[in-house]
Amino acid sequence: MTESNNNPLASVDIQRPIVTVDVVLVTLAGEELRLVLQERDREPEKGRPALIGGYVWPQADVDVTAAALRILKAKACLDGLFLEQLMSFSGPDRDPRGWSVSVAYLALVPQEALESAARSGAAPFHLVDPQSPPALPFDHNRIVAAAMARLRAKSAWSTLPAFLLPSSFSLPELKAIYEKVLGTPLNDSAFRRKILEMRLVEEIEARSVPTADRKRPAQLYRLARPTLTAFDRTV
Amino acid sequence: MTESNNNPLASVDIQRPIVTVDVVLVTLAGEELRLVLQERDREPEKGRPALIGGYVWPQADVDVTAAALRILKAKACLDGLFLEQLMSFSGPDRDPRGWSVSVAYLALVPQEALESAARSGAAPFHLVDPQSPPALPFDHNRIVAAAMARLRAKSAWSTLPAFLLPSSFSLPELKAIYEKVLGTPLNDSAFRRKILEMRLVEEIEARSVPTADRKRPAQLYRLARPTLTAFDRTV
DNA sequence: TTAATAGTGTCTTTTAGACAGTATATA
DNA sequence: TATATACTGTCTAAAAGACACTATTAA
Repeated sequence: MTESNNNPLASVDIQRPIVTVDVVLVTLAGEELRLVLQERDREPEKGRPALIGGYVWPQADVDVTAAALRILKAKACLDGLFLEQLMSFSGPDRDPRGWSVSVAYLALVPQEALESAARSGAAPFHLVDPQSPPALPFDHNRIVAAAMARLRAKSAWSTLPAFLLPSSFSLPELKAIYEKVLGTPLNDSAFRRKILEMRLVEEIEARSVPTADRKRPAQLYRLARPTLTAFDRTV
Repeated sequence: MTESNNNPLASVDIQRPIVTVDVVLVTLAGEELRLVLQERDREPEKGRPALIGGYVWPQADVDVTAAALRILKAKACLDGLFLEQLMSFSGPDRDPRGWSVSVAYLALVPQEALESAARSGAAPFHLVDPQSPPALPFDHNRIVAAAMARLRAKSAWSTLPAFLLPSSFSLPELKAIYEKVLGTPLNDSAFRRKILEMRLVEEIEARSVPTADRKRPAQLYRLARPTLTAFDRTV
């Protein structure tokens, strides 16, 4: 577990950092963006709501992303959602167990998938405002801030927000989620023009069901490509 | 060095991964972008040109970025350059020493600073084409590809390419480096309009020195803000 | 029919590109 | 003066925004 090396502390062997994964899980609850937390199931900070995370298991995981997927499935009963590596956070003090590296991920889950996970026995979810979350353990507030910045920025030039919606959605719904994530109103005809002309979505043979206050049913669409698609820019 | 846990392999304690840093160092040599490699100074792959990297030292480094800065200084005599964390690469096979996580960084260095580092005793640099580098050890080709994609994408909407230039530069030089990084010609008057109207640069009291084929001296500028500045988008 | 959202058409504004033309240096 | 690059001005094209107007549903 150690490497001999030209260490600044001379004869001391190199200690390996703790390596963990933390997932900033974001969903849409009703009309609002929500950050999904779970109570920690062990020390330190046992019982406190925190990002969904855990150790990387070299014996079990083929890479850190596999660890994130494994942890999401084990702790939140979630599978097949949008997952993107953000960056790593590290240091001697961010975790009381010692010098640690946490590889942070952004994950998006549609409301229905989260509700289904809750019903299938996941530990309870705490939904909080991701723009002003409560004080979280470790450096989780910093990780959330970085994740939300990435979500906001990337949403301006990619199909990212669509991964907060079910697989079929109307253009008014899509526009609403873009506005929610970007925090700014969008021009309706320009939005439709862009989304349709770039062929980011394709019509499906269905319309939304009208409700009391959503009178006219809307044409439903699905993403033309099931993966994240960039427009305007390329990253 | 181990954690007890609800490990899938039951009674086996968790091994900690090796944690390293790899820096994709890019410079401008003459008119061309160049990836800067150094020969590895120890096994494995001793003597082979590779990314500049090394172990994270929990005893010495306050975080992984500090490790990257320490390693750049120790191995390449480089200091004060643009450094941005890319993402982590991980897995059981990428390093023969065992399951490892490498936190990759993109670093940009002006040609003059690299030449000065070479003169001040850094181990020799190997400069190669970053778009089609030779076969590199470990998963370094993959890391280079990710770094170049980030450089290209981010250059379209930020002052990133300016960090490949000395602190003062002319607009023709700035335009040339954008074109080199983006791989596409830019409209001259539109480029000047954008850069000047957004006040990304400010005039300094100097002009470039004319040479045989650069007849008219150009006004010199410096970045209005010494840090990376985004335009159009925000990330 | 009314009300409320869905969707379209078109004019205006903004921004980027094309490109001619002027300015300033060397030789 | 010839020439090569630096720089400016202006027309055109493309994209985004504003907004009126039509369409379709429930009640």
